Amino acid sequence: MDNKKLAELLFGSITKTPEDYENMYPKRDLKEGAKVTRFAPSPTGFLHIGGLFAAFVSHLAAKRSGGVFFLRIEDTDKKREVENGVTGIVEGLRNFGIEIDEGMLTETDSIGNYGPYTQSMRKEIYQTYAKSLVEKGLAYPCFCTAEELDEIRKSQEEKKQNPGYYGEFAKCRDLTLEEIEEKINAGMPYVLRLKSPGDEAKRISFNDAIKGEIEMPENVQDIVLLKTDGIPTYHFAHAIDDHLMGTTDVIRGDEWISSAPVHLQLFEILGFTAPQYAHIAPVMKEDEETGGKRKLSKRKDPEAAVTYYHESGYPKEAVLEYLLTIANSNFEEWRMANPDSSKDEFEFSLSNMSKAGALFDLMKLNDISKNYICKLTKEEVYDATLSWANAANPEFAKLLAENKDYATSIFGIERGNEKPRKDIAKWEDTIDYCAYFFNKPESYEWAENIANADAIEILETYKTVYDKNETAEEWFPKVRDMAESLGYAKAPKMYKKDPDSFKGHVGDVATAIRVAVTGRRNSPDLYEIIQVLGYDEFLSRIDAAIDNLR
RNA sequence: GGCCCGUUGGUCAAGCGGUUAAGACACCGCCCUUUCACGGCGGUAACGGGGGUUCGAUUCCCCCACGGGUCACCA
Repeated sequence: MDNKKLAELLFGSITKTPEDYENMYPKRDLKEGAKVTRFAPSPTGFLHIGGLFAAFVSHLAAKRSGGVFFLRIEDTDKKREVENGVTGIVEGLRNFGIEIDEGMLTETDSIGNYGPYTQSMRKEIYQTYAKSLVEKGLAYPCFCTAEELDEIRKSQEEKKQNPGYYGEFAKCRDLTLEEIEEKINAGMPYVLRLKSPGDEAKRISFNDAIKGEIEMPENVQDIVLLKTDGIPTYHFAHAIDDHLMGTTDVIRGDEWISSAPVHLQLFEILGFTAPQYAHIAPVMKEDEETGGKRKLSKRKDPEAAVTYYHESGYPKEAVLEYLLTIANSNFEEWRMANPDSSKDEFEFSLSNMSKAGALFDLMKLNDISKNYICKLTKEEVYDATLSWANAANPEFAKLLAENKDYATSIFGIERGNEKPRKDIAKWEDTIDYCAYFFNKPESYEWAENIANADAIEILETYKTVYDKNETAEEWFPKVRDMAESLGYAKAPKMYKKDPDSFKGHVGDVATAIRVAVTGRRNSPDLYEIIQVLGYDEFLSRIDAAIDNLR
């Protein structure tokens, strides 16, 4: 077989050589040890939390080493493609603060010198390398139809042989040049297959940055390199792209481990040095049906999509910190020791990553998020809430925008104390948090142990006792005195000791006022709430509450 | 089924031959307290099973079980 001739027959229009591309994409000028990583999703428009996790980890690894992080779009499967699919990915990353050094910026624009960063635009590159493989006798055209392949597989299954296109089953391996020419002239479609030099009996091993040493049988499958339409499969594109783009560390989901032998073989026969692989475990979810774990599913779990976090209003810092705790569990410890440091100062390491998939824990995310939000200033909370609401809840956004000072002072309640409240885990929570400030209570959670008549008495009296000029320090003692004068214990402990001598205790009195003002039995500091509400509003709420009690 | 990977409390997880087997979230109790939250203190709760190796195994080896992944002209 004249491989040269076959190569010309198959790729006559290709004039460049691999060397041309090697020259077009020179090595990056980076310092020793700098990592080049990438995120390479399909343009489905959907960014999975697992994808964000992988991108985040890759980004971190690159940044920590003073390297480069880029975004490549793997659009080699036209069936999966979605209109404007790149935008969803790019926005998803941007919303969580993951900035790229190179790669796709929008559907069509990109930055960087190692492009194109969209695989559909690199067809000629792949074909050039494919041609060189044919020339070396390492690839050949295969005319088998889907039906034929199916038959092969079925018979293999019956005979309990390993399924696939390899060795003796690779019918098209031994086609003569004449036969090939004939089929091509007859217009038969074909794919280009790897002529795998692998040996079933041999094993290869590689060191995964996360999983450690992995040993597997060599690849013997004549996998498809170029599909019928001339577009490469993932495997082939991965080898070419990551070589040309200078990726040093391929960080990807561990569902790829099983094809690592294929990839290693490809790098080998192409004469490329293989990247360092790091296979990360998927983000899991508890499955109610089976009680087990399963991957977070795009269809079943709303929290699988990163848009969920953005739309609920989780601050990106909180999501990232949560992801960091999953990635490197010692981050939590570090965070406790360095409560005010930026998470970027944490020394992330790939080898500290868990080998097994972590269950996604919304509770933990909430906790991290609350801790983050409780440290913000009221202005920061206002700004973040507003920008969240602008996209997610225009009505609420309008309310906030029109009442900036008022809203800001609401967020300022008990903020900045040494023990700040942790009411807000996500900006969505602010709607309820603010609710009674913008609207008078529609209903009241009156306490059962205080009769309406007594509550009225408390409120009527309090109206006359409250002084709009009193300080926080003066405020509560006055409530206490009033409680006593109305027959309530000054302190809960007094009441507990001798319940028969009192109508209740000062807590009951405060609760009555609280419910009158907010409608709820639970709220932040009452004094501050009344301050924010203003004296007139306070009075009118007391009156409305009295009406409600009557 | 073959080939890989994994398995410490409800969850995330330290541990890397000798520990009272950390810590965080969640849960429960107590304290603080005008409610709620916060905070403080305390508590329940774990090495999948069986064989080895060893003076000694959560840790090393083997087998099994379970869970996950993969076996496409999808990534």
